[in-house]
Amino acid sequence: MDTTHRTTTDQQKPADQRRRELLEAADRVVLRDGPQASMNAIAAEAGITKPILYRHFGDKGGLYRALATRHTDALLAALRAALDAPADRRRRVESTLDTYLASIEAMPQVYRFLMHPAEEPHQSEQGFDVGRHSAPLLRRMGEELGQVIAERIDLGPGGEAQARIWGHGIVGMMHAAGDWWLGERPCSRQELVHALADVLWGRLAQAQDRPDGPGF
Amino acid sequence: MDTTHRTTTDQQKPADQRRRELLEAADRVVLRDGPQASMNAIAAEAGITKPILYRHFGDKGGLYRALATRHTDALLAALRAALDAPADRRRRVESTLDTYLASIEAMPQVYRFLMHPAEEPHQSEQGFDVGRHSAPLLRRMGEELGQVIAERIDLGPGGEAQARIWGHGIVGMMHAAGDWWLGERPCSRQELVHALADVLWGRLAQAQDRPDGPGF
DNA sequence: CACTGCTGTTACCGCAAGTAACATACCTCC
DNA sequence: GGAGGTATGTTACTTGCGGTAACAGCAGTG
Repeated sequence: MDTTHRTTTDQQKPADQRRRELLEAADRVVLRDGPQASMNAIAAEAGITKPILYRHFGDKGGLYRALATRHTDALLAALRAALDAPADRRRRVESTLDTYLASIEAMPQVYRFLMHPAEEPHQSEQGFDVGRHSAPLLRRMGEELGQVIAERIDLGPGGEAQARIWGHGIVGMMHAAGDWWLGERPCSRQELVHALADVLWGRLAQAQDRPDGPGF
Repeated sequence: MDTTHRTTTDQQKPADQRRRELLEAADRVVLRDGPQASMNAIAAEAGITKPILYRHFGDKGGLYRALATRHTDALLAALRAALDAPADRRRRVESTLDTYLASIEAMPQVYRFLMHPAEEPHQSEQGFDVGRHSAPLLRRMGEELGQVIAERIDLGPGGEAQARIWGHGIVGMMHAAGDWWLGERPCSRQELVHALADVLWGRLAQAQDRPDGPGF
């Protein structure tokens, strides 16, 4: 036996390469047809047939997870870079927001796919699994931002919990505003970035009520 | 002829009633099986067969849209009430956040369904239709909040645009934080509400850097 | 040579969306 | 009272997708 050794030396390289090729083909199809791309279409694009896809990725969810992980990793790397740039806090926040928005603006199809992954019907009785629908990308971004906040900002006792909440909340704000902006394009990217940073800087709390209204 | 008159007097009432019955049956199934409930299952629950559902709602997307509209309207009404309560701004923000979180906490299945509606493949060539995946509920909440902010708070020139951005952003923050919280339950609802209101009140901007880190 | 493990295929199953085509009751108008 | 339109309901079908046998060729190894 010792198949492990042999496979790692002889077969693993071509297998991994094949897997990458399949992922790239899947990428092309998903970018063209959207997340509802069929396994048949992906297999055809790769020049093969369905069962091979299933041998490599298990099921459709597996393939989509592999695809999503690639893109998510790339986006997270870009965001980390913006978050680590040497500048004051406001600039860094704006730069991170802008990096995110520029990414989704440049590749809306990828973005759409990442936010809407796989939908495995999967009737495994996991009871209340609320939250699975939200893309893993959002969770990962939220966790990372929460960690960054907890590491760098002094929030006193209970600060880690607060930081995680803020991480998820701020990421959600970025996501929802970006999603809406990408669909309607009501303003420039700069304006959007500025407005979002403003709300994080407390302008909602500081602004005056309108003279005639009851205030917000 | 004059079928219009007849239908409005004789047929419309039973037709509407039937439609409501069908929607309630669909509701039960969706709440039990999740958004992937099949049309057959819904028809069976209603005691009829598939084609009737299609005559009433067109396609699965139509049924799901009708269902979503009902729940969305209910949630929006609750939020409007919280937003209109007589209290200072901070209290009102907290009360609105709490209303939302209490709702999704009380009916996670409904929430899950609303955030993940129907997935109509719909290959109509609408080009970049990014953003459709995000539930209409989020858009409606964002628009309404933006309007409320624009009405009640004086943001100077360009304030309406800013208010809309804030509306969608804040709703997104609420949604993402709530989604994460509902899945992991890392803290009490009160704590979550407080932390989210805090970030809107600029605590992220005001907090001190940790002594050893480069700050956020 | 037989054996193992990988690649690939065709052909099938099950299931869900959606659609005829047909049957039946009611109500209206002549 | 009979003709016709309209809503109600049915069974039976098509299409398409996810997923799975079952089988076939082709390497390297004892």
